[in-house]
Amino acid sequence: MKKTIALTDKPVSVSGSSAAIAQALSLAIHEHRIAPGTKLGEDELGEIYGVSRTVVRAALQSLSHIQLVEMRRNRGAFVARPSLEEAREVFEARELLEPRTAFTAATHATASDIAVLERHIRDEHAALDAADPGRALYLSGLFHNEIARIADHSTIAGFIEVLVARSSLIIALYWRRESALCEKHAHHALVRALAENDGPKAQDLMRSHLVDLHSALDLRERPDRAKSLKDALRS
Amino acid sequence: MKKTIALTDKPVSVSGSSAAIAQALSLAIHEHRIAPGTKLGEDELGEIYGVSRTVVRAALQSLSHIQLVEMRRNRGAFVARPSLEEAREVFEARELLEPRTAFTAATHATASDIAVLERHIRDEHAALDAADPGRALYLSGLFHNEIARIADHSTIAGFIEVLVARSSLIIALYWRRESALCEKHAHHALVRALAENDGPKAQDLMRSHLVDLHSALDLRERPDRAKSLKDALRS
DNA sequence: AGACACAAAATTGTATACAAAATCGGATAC
DNA sequence: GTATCCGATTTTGTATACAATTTTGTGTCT
Repeated sequence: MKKTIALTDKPVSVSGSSAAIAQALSLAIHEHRIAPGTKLGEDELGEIYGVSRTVVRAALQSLSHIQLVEMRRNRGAFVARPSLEEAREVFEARELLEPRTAFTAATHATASDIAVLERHIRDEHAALDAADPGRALYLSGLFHNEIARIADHSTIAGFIEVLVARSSLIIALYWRRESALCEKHAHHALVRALAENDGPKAQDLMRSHLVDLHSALDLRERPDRAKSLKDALRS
Repeated sequence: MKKTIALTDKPVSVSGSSAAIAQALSLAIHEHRIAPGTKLGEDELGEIYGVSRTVVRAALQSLSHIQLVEMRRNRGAFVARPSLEEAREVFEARELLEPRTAFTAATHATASDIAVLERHIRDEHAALDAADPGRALYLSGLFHNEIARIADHSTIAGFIEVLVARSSLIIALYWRRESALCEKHAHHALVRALAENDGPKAQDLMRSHLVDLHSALDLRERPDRAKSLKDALRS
């Protein structure tokens, strides 16, 4: 039963550092190569990356702190499965933090900042063209982090990074297939507002972008998974 | 050179869990029994708490994630020393998050919530009377965390907890002695607004309370510590 | 005396070993 | 056939051992 996790494409450039392993795992989760709920065994990961459990544990603890993985005592680490309530909270928090941050970013943005953002958008489109939606989603998250970085407020940027990370899990769980809406326009318009140093416009675009994202999720109350499973398999 | 840290009064009720050690250390930092910049040696802490370095390391990593301690590779763990810039960021973030949270808390607050808050205020006064300003500061922080908890938004509550924790370090470093202002009134008025479910008033009181706190700090640019040390000892 | 080089000590980083707990499997009882 | 119990296996929690790095102290040279 040596089931391996799909982590082979990024075999960790410099080994040793637990940060590198956390980064690799984080990327795999962001790109939806590892599904929410997946067990992350310490021995398994240690063998994959060629390090001892000590290092793996440090990486998992670091990921559990940003709530990308959940560690249950004596049970192990699992990719987190945010609840509906948590999903709502995450988007509420984003709608509180990010518009303001976009405003600040607009007043700070330099030409090179704009170039970086445009590069992100290009990469994102390339990933979509390459039929790699997971990577596109990851890059889309990076776009938001980059704006926070431009706003030059590392504390809030850190919060946004956590929220974006959890959003990736939420999208994996609650994305509504019907909504085929692509956010190309939103990101592009945002970059334009930033390039023009138009704070209010950037703030407004960010707000509506987040509302769009939020409403593309299916966050309706639904029967508890455990209950429905038990009920479904009883008859 | 077996210098022990002042941690003896809370000798860790349940040993074993690294969370208990992180909690004890966090409390000691909050209460200003350990100063910013203090080295936290792994062996030293392990001996104090009677556990191996493995457990101590986990606790330190957990504290480093919330930026209460800074871990430098191959150098060890130190109680964090937030810079002036970080201090400004923390209070900016608080002024963004907490008024809104107070508003929400006011709409959610029940009688038992109010009772808990009033108990916090009483404890805080008791600590002040007992000439234990460190503990009073800690309880004052708990007051803010409690309001976030009442608002029933665990994600934002988590952020506020981090910000309150860092605020404790900031106050240790930048508190202006001249400002003897005590926040008794602010907290009491806030509780009253919450008890009356007056959201706008709670929001406003929280905002001005944070502004007061912020302005009681000395965040003026001052000569860099390292430079001043080098210069001061040169002549 | 001051600067430099190098060895000794102390401290952190990582791997391994062992203990404790949970999971899995099969056997038994009903 | 279903449920329960109990041992074997696997997995996590913690301690210890060793390697790598930094820090400290000493001696030498200028």
